[in-house]
Amino acid sequence: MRPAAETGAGRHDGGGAPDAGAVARGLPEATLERLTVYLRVLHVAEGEGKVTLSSDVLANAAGVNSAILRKDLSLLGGSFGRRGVGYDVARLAEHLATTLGLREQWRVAIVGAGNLGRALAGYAGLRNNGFELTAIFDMDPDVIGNIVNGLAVRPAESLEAAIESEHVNMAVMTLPGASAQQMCDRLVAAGVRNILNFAPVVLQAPDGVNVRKVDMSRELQILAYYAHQDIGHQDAVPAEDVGS
Amino acid sequence: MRPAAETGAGRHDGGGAPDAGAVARGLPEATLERLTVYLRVLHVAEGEGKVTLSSDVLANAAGVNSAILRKDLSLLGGSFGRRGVGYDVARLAEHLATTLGLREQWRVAIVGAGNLGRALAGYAGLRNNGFELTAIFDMDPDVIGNIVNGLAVRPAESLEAAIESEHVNMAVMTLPGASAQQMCDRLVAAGVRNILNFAPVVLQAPDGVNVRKVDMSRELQILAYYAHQDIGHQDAVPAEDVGS
DNA sequence: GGCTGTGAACTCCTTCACAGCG
DNA sequence: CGCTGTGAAGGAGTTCACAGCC
Repeated sequence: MRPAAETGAGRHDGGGAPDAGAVARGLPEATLERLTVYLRVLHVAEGEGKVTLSSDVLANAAGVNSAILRKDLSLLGGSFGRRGVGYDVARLAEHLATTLGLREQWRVAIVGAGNLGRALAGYAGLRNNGFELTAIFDMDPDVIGNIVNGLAVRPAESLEAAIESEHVNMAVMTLPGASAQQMCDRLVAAGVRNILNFAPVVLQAPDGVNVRKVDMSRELQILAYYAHQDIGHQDAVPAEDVGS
Repeated sequence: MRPAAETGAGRHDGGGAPDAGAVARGLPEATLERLTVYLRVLHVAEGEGKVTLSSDVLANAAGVNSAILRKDLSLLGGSFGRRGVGYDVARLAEHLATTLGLREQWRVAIVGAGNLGRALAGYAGLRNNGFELTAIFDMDPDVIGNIVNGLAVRPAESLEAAIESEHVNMAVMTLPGASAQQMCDRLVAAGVRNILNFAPVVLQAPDGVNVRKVDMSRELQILAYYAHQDIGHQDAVPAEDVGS
């Protein structure tokens, strides 16, 4: 009855036997977020010619403690470090990339060629690591046909056809909240099962569709919360609670 | 010794007395993220003329279950619902906004007037709820002086002076990874303690500085992970685990 | 001795289930 | 009766601490 609604929906967990070498399946969200950071750090280290890295160094660069780094890697299965030495940078990077599914081919469409859509189209993260930007859509006749990052903006009407012909399997939604749900429905109907939503709405999508959300407002508001707290009790807390 | 490095750093927790009516302090991250969603849903409901909402309806619209909605609200302190009726939309929205610190005045600077910076400058989330965009900076002479959303882009050299004169207390970093850490250091030195980072690097910031990160690459990669998993065992899992 | 890999303890978050008010 | 508010149970994720290999 209840649709998936946002945040890493779809297939995880599984609840299978808590068996021996549990293979890289159903990794916790928190671990996944960190894996992406490790991968980035490893790429930088690779570029600097580093061959091995200790968990301490890697963890520091990633902004986490080394215990959790080691635990995260242990969840992946196999052994990727040498005791007394550290991790082989290239090997670990390759394994992380494979685990994350970056050795698949991800054909991405951007839905909404406004400022944000155009900005993201130029973003390097969309042109590396298995991701390829293959189509951009918009509803505005003034925008359709414009060239964005080498791609002509297509009319929203052609969404279904283009998804099929371009084998799009991932969508980034950068459109106004008002049209987001409707476009999401069309994407899903057209077979797209992976959606990254930048529109400020909670998308309802059927089970089996992975939806994630990026939300600047949310981040600003959380920042405001912490900042507000800081103001409330400048510096050291006076040990007593303030009441109202 | 270890700096704060990303993600809701700064002052939370406190560890104070686990006393009675624990006032809206040190709310868990997960709760904060949901509060921002509730607030958005409430605003929509308000616009539709709704006066009260049950936890069930609100939770559904927010994409969570009602138990956690009620638990979240209970963490805020006071009672905001009427049993048998539901929540007063306006009153709850106001309380959430206050709790999140949105009744403070947040003066935001965007650092980096590239595509992304300009796109965010026009984003409504930066012009509501206590946030006010007050300055935009860039290093590129060709960009400096351009008008973005009614503001002239200022040279990066004037960062410190402008932060002081404009009373900037929050920064959004939309610049290349290569210059992000250095700019972050300058922001911190200039007294900014709240930073939202869009650059693809792990920022190191001293304790007491709140840093949050938005990362499209991360989201795409996590999406790829789930999608990859889905491919591995199409549709329903056959109840037995597949091994390799 | 250095550093990984991991059980076990711990802490935090979520879900359950129901008491209690309207 | 309906729906909130919350203690208690349960499940997840993190940290500790150390055994085990290099």
